[in-house]
Amino acid sequence: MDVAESTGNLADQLLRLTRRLHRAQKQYLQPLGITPAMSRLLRVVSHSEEPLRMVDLAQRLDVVPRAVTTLVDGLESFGLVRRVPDPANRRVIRVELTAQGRDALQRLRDARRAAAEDLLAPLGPEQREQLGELLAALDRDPSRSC
Amino acid sequence: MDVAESTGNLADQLLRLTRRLHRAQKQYLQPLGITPAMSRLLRVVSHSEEPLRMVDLAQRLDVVPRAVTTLVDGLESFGLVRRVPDPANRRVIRVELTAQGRDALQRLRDARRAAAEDLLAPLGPEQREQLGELLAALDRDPSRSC
DNA sequence: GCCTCATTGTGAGTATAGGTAACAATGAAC
DNA sequence: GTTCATTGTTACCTATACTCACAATGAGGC
Repeated sequence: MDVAESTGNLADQLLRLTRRLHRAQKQYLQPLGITPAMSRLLRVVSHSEEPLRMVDLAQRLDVVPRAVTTLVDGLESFGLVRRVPDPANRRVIRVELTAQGRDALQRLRDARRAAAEDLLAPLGPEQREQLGELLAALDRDPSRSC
Repeated sequence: MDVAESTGNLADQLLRLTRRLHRAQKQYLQPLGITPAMSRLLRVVSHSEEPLRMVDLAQRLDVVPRAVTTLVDGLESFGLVRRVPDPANRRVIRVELTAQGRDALQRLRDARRAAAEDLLAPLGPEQREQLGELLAALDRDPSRSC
């Protein structure tokens, strides 16, 4: 098979997988009442030592700051996160998890793992390890934790 | 490493990849004036022998028929596809590519391949083959061509 | 001090993607 | 020939993320 053609095929497979993962994610998040974008934000918040600023969240989620405002509005209305002012800089708002938010995050992780287990069922342990290595090689910049 | 934990890590990696591919897809489609959803529809149309019905498109794209109406509206306004009535069943509308649509599809394939080449740069030929096999194993149902 | 400029978050509006509910036109089955 | 299923669409809603504009605040030069 021609190199260009095989690259095209790989692109097709990746796009199909992307689509499938997107649908699966929506499925397993639905019962939790959390949207995929909120789920990403919660994970970024939980991965950080200190409460992040809105602008940091935007950078790590790779979206414009305005998008973060909407997401935090939603999560705050659900009681999962809290906006706290920064004493050192009155422009800044920091976002931290509430106790409810930590609970939700745990349920979210469990649901994600169950969904992944289902998706990965066709692969044996050594194939999963292979896949993990390939994905790590593809991901040159692991700083974005979304 | 614990089995559940490694599954969770794989899930994380897959979600990051999903996100990244989604952004990359939007990037390379932008100059073509085609949205990702339109691109999927064009590919499904092009993969079929005969012109498909709206309801077939919905099934292959895994969306509700109503979503197909909007997409075909857009593509038709761009002159890339054409709605044709079905003589055998007057409820049915079939969607076929125009000559412009075939051109667009070719540019789209080229752009996708270039983007894939960029994304896959960190992988050598044998790693790409491995990845292709793993993705094929994951994709139990290749009937959905979106 | 004060003037300018950069940073930070958000209101207002838009586009894309998709979903539900209701419906008219048509075909199929009894 | 009446009832029921299929097909596409009108009308509306949600989620995601964008641009633009703007007010509040901080930082630097003078």
